[in-house]
Amino acid sequence: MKKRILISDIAKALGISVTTVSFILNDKAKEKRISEALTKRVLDYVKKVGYKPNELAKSLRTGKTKILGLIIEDISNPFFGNIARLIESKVYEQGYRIIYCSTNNDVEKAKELIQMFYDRQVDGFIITPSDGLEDTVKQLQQNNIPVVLFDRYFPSLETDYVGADNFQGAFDASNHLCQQGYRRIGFVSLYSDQTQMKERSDGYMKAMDNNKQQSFIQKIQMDASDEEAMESLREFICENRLDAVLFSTNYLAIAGLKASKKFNFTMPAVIAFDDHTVFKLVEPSITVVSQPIKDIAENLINILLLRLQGKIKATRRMVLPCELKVRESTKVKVTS
Amino acid sequence: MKKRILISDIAKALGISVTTVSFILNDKAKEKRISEALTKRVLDYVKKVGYKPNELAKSLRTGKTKILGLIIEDISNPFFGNIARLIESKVYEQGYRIIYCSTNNDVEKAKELIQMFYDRQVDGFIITPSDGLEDTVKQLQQNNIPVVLFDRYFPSLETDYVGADNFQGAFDASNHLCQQGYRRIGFVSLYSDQTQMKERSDGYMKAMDNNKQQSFIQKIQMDASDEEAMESLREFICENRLDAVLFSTNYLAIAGLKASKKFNFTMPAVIAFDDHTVFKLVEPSITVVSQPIKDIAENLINILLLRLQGKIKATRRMVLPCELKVRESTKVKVTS
DNA sequence: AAATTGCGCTAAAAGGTTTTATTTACTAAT
DNA sequence: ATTAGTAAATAAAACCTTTTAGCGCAATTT
Repeated sequence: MKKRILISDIAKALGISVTTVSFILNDKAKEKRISEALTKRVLDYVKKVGYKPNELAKSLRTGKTKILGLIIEDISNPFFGNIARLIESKVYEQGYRIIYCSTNNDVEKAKELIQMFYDRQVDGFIITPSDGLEDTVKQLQQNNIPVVLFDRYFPSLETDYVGADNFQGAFDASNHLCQQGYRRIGFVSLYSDQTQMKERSDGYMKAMDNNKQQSFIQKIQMDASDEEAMESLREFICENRLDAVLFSTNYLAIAGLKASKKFNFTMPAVIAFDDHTVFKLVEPSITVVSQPIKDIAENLINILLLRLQGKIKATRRMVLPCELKVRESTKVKVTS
Repeated sequence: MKKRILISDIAKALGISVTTVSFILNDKAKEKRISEALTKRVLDYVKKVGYKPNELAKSLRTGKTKILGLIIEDISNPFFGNIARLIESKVYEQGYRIIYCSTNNDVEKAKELIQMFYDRQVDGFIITPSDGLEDTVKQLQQNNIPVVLFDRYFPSLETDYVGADNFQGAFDASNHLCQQGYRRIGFVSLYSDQTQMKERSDGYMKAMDNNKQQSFIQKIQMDASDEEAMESLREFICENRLDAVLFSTNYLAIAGLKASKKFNFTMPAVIAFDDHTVFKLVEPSITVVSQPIKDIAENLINILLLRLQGKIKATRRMVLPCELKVRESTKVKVTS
């Protein structure tokens, strides 16, 4: 157990002051007019002994921790897992670390987590906000903590936000179904006020209206068990004799597939929002509305970093286009 | 922006010393013989003004950060994602936080990450070690940092470890295939020296030997692209006219399924190591060797926490049983 | 000649805790 | 009346940085 080397050890060894070393290490040599010779001497010595500053002491002094809080819905959902992975490697390059937690859409847990991260003085937040988190986010803003929301936002709150064009995605998907000749097209969503759900729902409705089609909408409880969801879906699809369904999330579509397997009914044409490995492998493969995950992650980080550097003041809302990936589940044309 | 309240503010407000407040807040009132009356007065006041100690200052002083480093292969793989989620919520209850990163099996990245976390003074590590990480782990141990490995370990290094019984899992799976009447049973693995792969391979071989069957083994490069893997698998399965395959990881099995779809060959009987949503939904559904994820997560945390509290000295290696979940892919009996 | 500026560097404060070593005010015992 | 002992609290050091304010001197400007 060798002792950690300190900045004071360096100063002592070189016969100079701690201040000077600190300036040099923080790239302020020029600004503080430290001679080039000394700068080099210090840098060389630091490299030689492999000095690493104590990040805690640094953070205590500067008030910056170089840690970002990531509050997401569920790390085990590949959509969020992938975003997390991309975010993680992006910020890593910039010297930031991520500390994360899943909320599972539980407001109270989310509040607690945010408070906890705040107490730990994270420098900024990336949050998928659950219903009811508006005030908490507002407080963060009032305390001057940068926050970027993603996947959904609060219409009444001016916040940075990055998300997909849910309306267009759902609209295109629904239109595609109409063009393929389907006539009884259902939409499966959640009992939730989250914006992304509302937008997807609106996109579906608009497309139905444009095509002079009926709307069939089924909402599922957010806390419904797998069984309950499957039962609702079976009923919705079978009793309405739907010939196509647009699912507003990947896990709802998966529940649908499970239901069709369990209750042994044939699945109508299907489109899911958000891709998933399952959809490529199932027979027939499932058409999806795919969110630009990489773009979303990159923009989230960019905006957050700009905020941290104080380089932007106006709030930014970025809406990125979705892509319809047509697969087998909607290829069989039904001519009416 | 209201100012944070400090311990000194409390001391001042109550006309006592900072030391006393600190003792009381750290449950040392008894030990330090602070009067009950004062203790209560302080506690009440603290609650009233909602004082939260500055964790950074605390960490700087004590050397403990209450943060654990989680070094994982790939957060976007549901197996690891699920473990991460379970770990996260477990340690959360104990007042610890998780800071994580994915290595994608890249040793250099892993080393860098561990160094970084070490510099940030995490209190302990949970690591899925990639090949070549042995020395780094050893160094951590020498520096008295608790480390628990999982999923795999280093035979030559005494470390705490939690993992599944890979040998038994693979053995049972292979035996099951034999009992179902399959005769040309292949095993797909990775070019890797990781213990879990070796154990699974051994389990398969032992079962083949016991049943007087030939062995067919195909290894894939760890850094192979999806395309390359698919091509190798097609060749392996088709040219050897295999009637059953045991895949040593879930993503290899998925690559197999993709290959069969792409190259349009019928998949033989299949068993995958580690479950995945895909396997329940695909037609036919895939039999899997399922690891006890919850048990693994719980034991990882328990051991790490005990270590952190200095309550154990001997290293612990926990091996937990796997469960064979028989599904359709191996149910159709082939009578020879 | 006096005042200002520039240079190269540094002493000391600040950031907010925990913990060690001590003090103070008593009571009980010699 | 002194000593010893104890209960209750505290002053100050320690943890390791960054940053503010400034020093002493030489050169330049007024």
